[in-house]
Amino acid sequence: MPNTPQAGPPAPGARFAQQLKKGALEMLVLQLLAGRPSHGYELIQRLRAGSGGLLDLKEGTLYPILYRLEDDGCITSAWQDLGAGGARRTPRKVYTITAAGRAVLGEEKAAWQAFAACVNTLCKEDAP
Amino acid sequence: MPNTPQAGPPAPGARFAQQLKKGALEMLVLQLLAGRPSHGYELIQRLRAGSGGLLDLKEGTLYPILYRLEDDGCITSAWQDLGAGGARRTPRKVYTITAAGRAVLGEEKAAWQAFAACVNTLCKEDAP
DNA sequence: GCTTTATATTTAGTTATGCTAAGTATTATA
DNA sequence: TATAATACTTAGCATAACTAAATATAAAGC
Repeated sequence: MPNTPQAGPPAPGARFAQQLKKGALEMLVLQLLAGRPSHGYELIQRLRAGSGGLLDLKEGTLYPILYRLEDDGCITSAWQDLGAGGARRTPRKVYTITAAGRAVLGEEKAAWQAFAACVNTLCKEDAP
Repeated sequence: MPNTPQAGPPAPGARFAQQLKKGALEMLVLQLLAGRPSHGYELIQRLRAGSGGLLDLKEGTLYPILYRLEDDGCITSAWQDLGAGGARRTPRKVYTITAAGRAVLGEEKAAWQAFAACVNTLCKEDAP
């Protein structure tokens, strides 16, 4: 296996962008599901498309978020009915936001806005 | 020791706000030091005041960030000269941002703005 | 029929980073 | 000489995103 791309630590910029996601991803998944129910794979595509490629989640990132949200009662899941004679597809689990999930989403959006406003303020003003 | 306040897991809202900080704190510390050099304890106060209390770091949170930034060459540190006959204080280490640190800060601010814009867009539009 | 590709879910193990909590040390004040 | 305020250090934990691989079905090409 010649020329294996050197693993090493990620570039500073990449590591920073990665850390920024923490916490916000959960809110964004809830936000997408508030629009309409989706299965996991579709959520990855919607997130990638809706963010201009900035949020390109791997399965190993998204599914644990979904399981956590389901454990917390924020979403429910159901295996999609594949129908009897219709066009068959690989089985997929469809996630739907609950009333509790919508409440949590509201809180998280408020917290996000407060946090973002705070960061933007600190980034603009001169050394207080 | 009666009535020890039950530790338990933090409230959902608290956990969310906590996670949001990840990654952004490093940028904010650099931003404060870009304004003027400070020692650790002062940075905690500046952050708390500048954020309206939202960012209330413990020493155990800030100092590891400073050590990391120094290891990366983004800041330098020097024990403050306490002077010979002046008003004596407890020894303090003053941190100063480097040219490399200013460059990193610029990248991180750009990454933050891109990320925040992306999140805000996703939070507004209807299910794409 | 067999292989490849795209779709789709699951899970094991690693890493990064903020947290709690405690310890060390100096100076000023009572 | 206690006590509090200041100031830095460090050990160990929790969370959450990451890498990477395993599993499985259906469609398309040969």
